[in-house]
Amino acid sequence: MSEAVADLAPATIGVDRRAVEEAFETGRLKVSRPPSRSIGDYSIALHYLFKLGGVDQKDWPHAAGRLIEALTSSKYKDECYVARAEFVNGYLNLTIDFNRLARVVLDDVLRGGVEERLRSVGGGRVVVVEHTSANPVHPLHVGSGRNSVIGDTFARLLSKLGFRVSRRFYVNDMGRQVAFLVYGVSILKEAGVQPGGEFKTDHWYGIVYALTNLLIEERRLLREVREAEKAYWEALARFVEWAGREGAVPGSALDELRSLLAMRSFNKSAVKVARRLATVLSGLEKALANAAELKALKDSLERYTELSREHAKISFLVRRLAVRAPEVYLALSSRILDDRRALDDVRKLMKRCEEEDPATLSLFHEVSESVVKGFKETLDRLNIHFDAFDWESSKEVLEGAHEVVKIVESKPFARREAGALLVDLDQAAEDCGFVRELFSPDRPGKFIIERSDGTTLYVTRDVSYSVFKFRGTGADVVYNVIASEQSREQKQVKALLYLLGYEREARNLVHFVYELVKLKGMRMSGRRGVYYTLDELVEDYYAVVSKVYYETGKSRALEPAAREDVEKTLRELAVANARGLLLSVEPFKVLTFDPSRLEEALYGSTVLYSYVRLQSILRKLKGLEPLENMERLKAEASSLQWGGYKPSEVEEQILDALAEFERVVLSAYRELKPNKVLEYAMSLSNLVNKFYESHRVMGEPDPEARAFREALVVATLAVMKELVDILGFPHVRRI
RNA sequence: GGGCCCGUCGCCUAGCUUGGAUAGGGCGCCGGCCUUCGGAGCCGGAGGUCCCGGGUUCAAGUCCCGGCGGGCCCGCCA
Repeated sequence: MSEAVADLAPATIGVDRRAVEEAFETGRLKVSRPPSRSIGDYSIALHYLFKLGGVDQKDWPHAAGRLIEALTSSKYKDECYVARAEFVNGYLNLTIDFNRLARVVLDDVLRGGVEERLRSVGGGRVVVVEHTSANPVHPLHVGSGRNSVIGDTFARLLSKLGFRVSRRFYVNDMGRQVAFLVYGVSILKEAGVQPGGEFKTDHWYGIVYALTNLLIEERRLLREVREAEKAYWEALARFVEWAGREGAVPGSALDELRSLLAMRSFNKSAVKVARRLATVLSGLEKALANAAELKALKDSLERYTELSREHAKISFLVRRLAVRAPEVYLALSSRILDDRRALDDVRKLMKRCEEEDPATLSLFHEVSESVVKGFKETLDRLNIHFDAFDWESSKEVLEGAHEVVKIVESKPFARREAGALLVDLDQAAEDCGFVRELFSPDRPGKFIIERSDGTTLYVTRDVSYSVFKFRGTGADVVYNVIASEQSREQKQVKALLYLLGYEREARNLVHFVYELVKLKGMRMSGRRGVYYTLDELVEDYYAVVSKVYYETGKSRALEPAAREDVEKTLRELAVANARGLLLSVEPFKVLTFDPSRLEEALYGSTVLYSYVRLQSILRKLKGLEPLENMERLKAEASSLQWGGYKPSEVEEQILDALAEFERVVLSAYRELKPNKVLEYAMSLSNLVNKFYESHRVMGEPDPEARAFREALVVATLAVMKELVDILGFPHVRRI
């Protein structure tokens, strides 16, 4: 179309051909959608052309008339399937001959043209997608679930585009978090408490991890509360003494303060006294405005109140978990008595781990592996699979990390500070544009890659792992699906790679940023054992989907034998809905949702239901199982003829949508927005539902209409199948 | 203090890269249809200062500048 305008504009509007082409290339001119279908199918805003050609506004209609005249009498009328062209205040509106367009669009899908073009994008090149990579200390929650779904969908998209995709999970089995878990586990081992029990392994470890953290924190707070309590009694005693001496406080208030102070011997009433005291003191506020004595008492009172409130909160969380796993609680709470000693033990563990002590490493590895086993079950259920789990504690990564240190040591941008090896990127940036631009407009800053005790840090190991991801797999591009909070670390890795001479790798390491998940009415924290797990999400969706299913009354004809199939299908719908929800928002936007309102986000159901409808049409029409016979269906459909059949409005919209498929997939890939595929699948599904409501295929008397619809349904199903593949939804056949 | 990201009906979201007409869709709400090619469907309705203020332009949700609000990051943590 743009070519047609470029060709015809010189003679009709008086604009140079080259200028028009340029306008299309730069986007000053473009073919777009008019606001309403009744206006036309496509439109081009000609204002810019008129301006270029110096056409006065009152002459617009004439010039446009000449353009339309030329357009409709040229070869372009046919080539662009123009049925009608009109000019309305500045816009050239085009109506498309869908009968002719249909042939092209449908054949493109049915004969595999679209598929082939998409596959040629990757052309067999290897890419790595690292995703999920959650710390193996508690089950995957919906936050990590978002990472998994985005990562897996993107990986599926890449493989549709002809890339050879290696999906990798980086297991962070070193470091503080795992050390806490290992500490808890070792206590339980001594106490003879077995892992798992009635819990899924990762859920059990999650409780152990949280309880270990919480108990240590609780002991610390208890200690601090006691100190604060002592301090405030003393402050009160001093205040009373002072007030009595100075007579600064009315007698009645002083009496009350004295009686409160007397309560000290009844140890337990400290909280009540504090509350009462606060009221009495606020009554004295005016009279004693700036007295230092009052302020001192108030401060110590405040500190006590705050600490005891915090302590109560932690105790509540401890009790919550204690009820769920009593034997774990009993064992841990009887052994974790002093927070300082416990922390010291954890530190020792961590140190031994970082020093790469074999026995400690294997203990860490063993615990992580159990948790990862739970991850795998969760992810398998969601159709998410990996080509490899790469361990941070592996020889490759650790040796590589030491190698990195050794090389960096001799570089001018590195120096020792108090024994630790520091990388000064500010300095490196001075003569490295890559690093400068990477952080711009921020300053690159500095960071440590080796502690003074000779152990490496997370970033160091990540650099080593990045090298492995490229060199070990032969990848051209590596995508790291990692939360936005790690942006800085990711830049540091890229910068260091570049500075170490891995320039290609640095340029082709893509941080695929996604934002966190927030729940209405819950602040998730793995350390405190407060989270909404991915397993629960699927379970909750299962409940929602079952409710909808059984409420429609469809179940009444259900025979016992069919029951199992139904359960399976409902599970599949639950999976699709969970994936749909987590994919529904653009990756770099915070995803907020309310777990009690899952029934409002049924993307999976909507898409799969339309998918099933298309299948059922063809199953009935052709007497075969559609998904198993796609090639045959496509071949047959591509030879169908429908003469001059004029598609209905809905049919036109479906054709439009099918023609969009390729563009959508490509932009989802280029813009790192796999959610676009879901968005598109939803709109196609809605169109399918409309079509299904008002059009017959089998019952259609007109053979041309029937032929057209068969071809349309087959092509739509073919596209839907691709979509369901990319989205990782189960290929449901019946609901 | 500095940097990054986000702000569109009650809620969620598309459109912003490349400016173009009446800002598209979903949930929920209200009112009507649906028993089919296997019942999560269809039609209609209400609901919008596109965060605010300037600027550029024939034209701004879109571009530029300045604010405001929310999230995140600036460790010998991971």
